[in-house]
Amino acid sequence: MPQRDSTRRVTLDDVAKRAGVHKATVSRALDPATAGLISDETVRRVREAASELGYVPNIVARGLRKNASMTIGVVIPDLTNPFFPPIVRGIEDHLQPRGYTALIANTDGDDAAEAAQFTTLLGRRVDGLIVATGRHGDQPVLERAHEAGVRAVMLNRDAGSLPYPLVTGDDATGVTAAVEHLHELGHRDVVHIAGPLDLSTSIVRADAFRTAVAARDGMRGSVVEASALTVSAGRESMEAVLADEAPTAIVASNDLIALGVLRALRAHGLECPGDVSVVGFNDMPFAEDVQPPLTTVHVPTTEMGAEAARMLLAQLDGEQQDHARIVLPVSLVVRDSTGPAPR
Amino acid sequence: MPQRDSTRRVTLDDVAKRAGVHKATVSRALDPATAGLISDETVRRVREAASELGYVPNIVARGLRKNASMTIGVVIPDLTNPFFPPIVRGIEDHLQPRGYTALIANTDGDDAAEAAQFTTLLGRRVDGLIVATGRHGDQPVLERAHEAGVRAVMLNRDAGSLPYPLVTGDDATGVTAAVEHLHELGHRDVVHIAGPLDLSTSIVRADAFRTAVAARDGMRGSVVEASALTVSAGRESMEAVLADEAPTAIVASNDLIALGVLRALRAHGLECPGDVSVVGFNDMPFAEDVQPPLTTVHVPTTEMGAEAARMLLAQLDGEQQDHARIVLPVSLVVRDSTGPAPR
DNA sequence: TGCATGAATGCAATCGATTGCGCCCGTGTT
DNA sequence: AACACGGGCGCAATCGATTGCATTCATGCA
Repeated sequence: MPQRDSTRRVTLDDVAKRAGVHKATVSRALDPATAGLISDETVRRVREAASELGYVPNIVARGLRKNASMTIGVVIPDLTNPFFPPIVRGIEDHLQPRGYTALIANTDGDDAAEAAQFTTLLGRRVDGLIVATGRHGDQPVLERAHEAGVRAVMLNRDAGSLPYPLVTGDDATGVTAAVEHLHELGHRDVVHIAGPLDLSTSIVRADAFRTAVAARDGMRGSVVEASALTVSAGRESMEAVLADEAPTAIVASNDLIALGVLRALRAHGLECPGDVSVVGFNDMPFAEDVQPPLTTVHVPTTEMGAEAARMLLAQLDGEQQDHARIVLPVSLVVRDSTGPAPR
Repeated sequence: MPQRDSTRRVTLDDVAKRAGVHKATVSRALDPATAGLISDETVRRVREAASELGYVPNIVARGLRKNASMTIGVVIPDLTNPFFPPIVRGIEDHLQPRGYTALIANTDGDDAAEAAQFTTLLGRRVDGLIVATGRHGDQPVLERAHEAGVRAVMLNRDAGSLPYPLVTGDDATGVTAAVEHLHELGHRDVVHIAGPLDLSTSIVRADAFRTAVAARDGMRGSVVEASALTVSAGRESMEAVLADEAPTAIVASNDLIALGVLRALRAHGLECPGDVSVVGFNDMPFAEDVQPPLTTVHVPTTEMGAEAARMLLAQLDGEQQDHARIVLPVSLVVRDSTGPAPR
């Protein structure tokens, strides 16, 4: 018969009774760091009792006492954006073997939602935060975090004046490689469809685009700002571009925008890459399966997540890393969405 | 100057001191359910003190006392499988406003990993589990959960003899619609590339495929088992099929396998849908952007997640729902990967 | 005036672990 | 034989909340 109270689980005291010792002894016997204080014989008995009862320590209670919840908040805009799952897995796979658990919070780019999620995370006493929402400028939540003394690592966005370290891909180099690739293919009129320019990565990529174009012979480039990093926003921006310009190539701020561009081209009866070449950014999963297989800048998302987790835990261990900046290398992967410029 | 101990946060006692009352009074004043016990004036003072101090209740401590962690474990094979992020968001979006938080656990289809993740979740005293790993047959972890008295809801897999309720899409109807669609297009030789046949959904879909084919005039169908629900496994299976059969259409057990099929076709210089039509399953994000846009069975993944979360919370509220079965409707969405059978 | 009543609040136990401190006892030293 | 020492454990406080029960005090009623 199952226990009356279905949520009743085995506790230290249960193990202690069975082993005939005090629960303090059980606690010490089961912790490798303190097991040395206890006689071998007792340790053996305790271990045996614990495994017979199927004892699993209550991390929550331990956290209360130790003032460490062993949880990390991961703040992202939207898990269904294909950019994020690999990052989250990179984070989780690093945390799991170290006893930490990730709490995922989706903000949908909404200030109110972000604030609510942050309050939830505070209530759960997260030991640290990995923040991957790309907002630039005002960062009320980040400031709240800083005031509350919460450790954090930024992922793919800078922290403004806050001293939080940052893990990011080498956006500028990636954009430059894309422009260079298009230049070699003979493209001279290129448009960059940027993400919203209040995102730090959008700004970096747009700036890099302008610089790269200016540095190349006879190249002309303009920048259009999309309203969001989504397929539909990309499509709308591309429709606008087609209405008054005739670029032979597009550099999109991310792959979703690139997909929107491709849809707009199809709708206008234009060929890719025959009429217009398109370069994406991020190399999201299945970028090679789209129509046509997307030339894009590969970003090591899983590694970024793992690195952010690594840095955060190092910070929790007391490592000083104010304003640290980890830039991971990116690489252009050429597939079928880019081709020679039409004459 | 920030507090010395950076992790020190505002507690009930802090609020109590500032409001000049006992912490018990603060606790009651802040809980709408018990605020009626306290005088209006005191409630006002307490609320004011709490907000001045930026008090956020410690959910962990509360959970310890109330024996409810307010967390739900979500067990999936792999978050980077595009099928799962929408499910997880459906779950999280339902949980968040109700004060619950999801703990995501990836098992990678690995028994040892699954067991380890389960122990972690037990240690964190999850109030319930949503299990979406499709394993069939032995389910040691599920049985452990059942023994430990953990409530659970299955998602897209059955629970075998365990009484856990199940939320799933209407797989049989979806497969039947796919076969019907191909039949109408004139296809007579069809192969079903099934997922591993120890997954309950794979079995259901394969059975439905056989039944649907048998029911249609002159149709011949065979079933091939892929080693995993992945692009590469799908590709390998399709290579094998091409080596000794000549079907005009493929029904894939999910979209990833369908992508693998498409890659194999391309590698063999075959056109889709000119030479071979392909139907996927799940309508994963961006299925419409692949090459060619994929005809597939749309499954309401977000709703499935939300429904599973709803059922789990209802169960935690004491609702009896042994062996309940919620089947959500699916629909065939026809895009460009299917066309008339070649003659 | 005396006492029952009930509203408002305080006290202290409790949830499950960790940990500083002190007790007990066996051993070694002188 | 007396005592210091230290290994092995137990006691009890603690983390931050919740909650049954006790207490206080004002009010109403006889």
